[in-house]
Amino acid sequence: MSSPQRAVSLTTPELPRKAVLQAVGRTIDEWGSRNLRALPWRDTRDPWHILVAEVALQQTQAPRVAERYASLTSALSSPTATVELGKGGVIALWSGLGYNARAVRLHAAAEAIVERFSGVVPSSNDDLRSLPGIGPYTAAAIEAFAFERDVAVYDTNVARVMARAVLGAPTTATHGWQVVSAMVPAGSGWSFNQAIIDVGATLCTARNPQCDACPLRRRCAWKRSGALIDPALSTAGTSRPQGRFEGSARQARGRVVERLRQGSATFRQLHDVTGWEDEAKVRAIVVALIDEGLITRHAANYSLG
DNA sequence: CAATCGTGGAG
DNA sequence: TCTCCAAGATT
Repeated sequence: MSSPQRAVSLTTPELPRKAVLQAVGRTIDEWGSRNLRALPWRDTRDPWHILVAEVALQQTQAPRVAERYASLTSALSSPTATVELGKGGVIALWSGLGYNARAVRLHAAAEAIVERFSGVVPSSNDDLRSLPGIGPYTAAAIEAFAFERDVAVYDTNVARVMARAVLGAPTTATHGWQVVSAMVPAGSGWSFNQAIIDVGATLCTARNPQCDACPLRRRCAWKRSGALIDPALSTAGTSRPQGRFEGSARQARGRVVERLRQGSATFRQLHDVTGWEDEAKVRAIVVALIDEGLITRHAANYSLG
């Protein structure tokens, strides 16, 4: 007799009602129609230029990438041009952006596109994910922003909006993505995703959120609950706590690569720029940089690529 | 899965 | 000055 009503699983949190999510989605989209930031990659649908921008945007603030967008897309005008510039050229171009492995992967992605996709950026999620340096976020971003598909992007900004305004509780990347996926207004994937990212980046910020100006202030779950603790503190696995930078391997690696952007150098010169005493430790990071394809050695000289 | 991977601006 | 963290991906 006991007919199973509905399967409630502890590992599969329920989604808020679809109608509610759709209403929130339209509210965000409408706000975006009047408040989107003027960012250069929003004026194109060139899949390669958007791919370049999205890779540069990984863990790097939009205003910093915006300053570099023109020079990046000029030097990396197409997958073919990127391949021809060479890996070292792309790494050199990446100066100041951080996370130099992204330059290596961007060059590799260009090669893959030329070799496997005839130089045309693929549009399916699986094909995009098969490219070096293109993960869950970036693949969805290219689908939505270059091909205007109604998919949801899920980055640190969206994660905050989900945890705070929509759910009012900490969540996981998987669940948060399911929730936002149900919010995308049909036919408005491009504008909705741009809008929700901007809500997170300009209003629902990590620190000191501007709730008074938020289009969701009326229905914000966090605000309505009156909770003092921020639901977005340890949420979504989109942004992880970072170790101390001063004196770290990351700092020394960055100095080595930056030095090589000026031209080739000897080990002694690389050792000097690290500011480290222990030569063995410097040798270790140089070996690692070679293994990772960031630098090469010709006889006694090191260079990019 | 937790650690690793740069650099710079904001508070 | 110092801490936090930013349109994540990879191993």
